[in-house]
Amino acid sequence: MGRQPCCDKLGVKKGPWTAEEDKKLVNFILTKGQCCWRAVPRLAGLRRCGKSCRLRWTNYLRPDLKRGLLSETEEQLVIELHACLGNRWSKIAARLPGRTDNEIKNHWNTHIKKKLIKMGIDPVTHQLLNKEAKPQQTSSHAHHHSAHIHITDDQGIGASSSEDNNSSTTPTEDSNLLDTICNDESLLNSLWMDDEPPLVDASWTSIPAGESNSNMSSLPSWDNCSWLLDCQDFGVNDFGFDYLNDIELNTMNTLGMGDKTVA
DNA sequence: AAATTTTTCAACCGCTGTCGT
DNA sequence: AACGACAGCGGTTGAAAAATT
Repeated sequence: MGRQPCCDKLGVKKGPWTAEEDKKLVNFILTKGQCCWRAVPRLAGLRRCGKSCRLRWTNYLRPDLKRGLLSETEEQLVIELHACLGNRWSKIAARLPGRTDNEIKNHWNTHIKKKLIKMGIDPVTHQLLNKEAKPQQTSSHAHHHSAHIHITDDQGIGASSSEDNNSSTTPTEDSNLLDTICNDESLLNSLWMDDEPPLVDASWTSIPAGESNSNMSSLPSWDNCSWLLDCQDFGVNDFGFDYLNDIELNTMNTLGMGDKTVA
């Protein structure tokens, strides 16, 4: 007997999502909320596997996603968190509201890794490469010895030892946050827990609170988004834009509908 | 301008953890 | 305890875009 495949391979579409499929998925989730992902494609009328739907939603269609490259602050936060947590992208993403694990993973592999190598730092261990001969901890727990890395807008990159991290050139709240994360033992411990709250409120919480759906505790209530359902055409002009906040507009833009808002 | 190489990132695959029976 | 079902995670792939020759 054996486990059923997550989807019957026959007739299941793969590859890039079309705008039409996106609309169907968004429509469905806005209507029904997130239920069993396995059932979503059938109920939403999609020829996709549930896994694919979940991925598309969490990585691209979710209304609270930020777009564009990570900011300098976000990059530094990722580096610090990676030094603490290793390749636990979902844990890292949980600390960066509006960013997905996939996005951070991609950014790490395409940008940050190269920067670190360029400045002579091993992106796996966060140690200076010429010190690698020394026996060391595994990457995920190397934070006590990791270099503090500062990447600036002009690609000027510098590394400093843990001892001089107070000499950060940008003494912002964010840099304080970074220090806090890597110096606070209890906070670090909490990072290893499964259900830690985000350090910064996720954008979900900025949505006017409704009664939370029982099985969607991490999501906003869609009750307040029922206005979307009346707009089968999904044109932003069809809505009463005044109450479209950034998050909703973000989703509209994602679906290629936001440009209708420009007069 | 065309061909080739490199980079980016959305999406897939396979594995693991958790929960219910 | 064993098993199946499912969600989620992290590594990898490959098509498209951008850069270079």
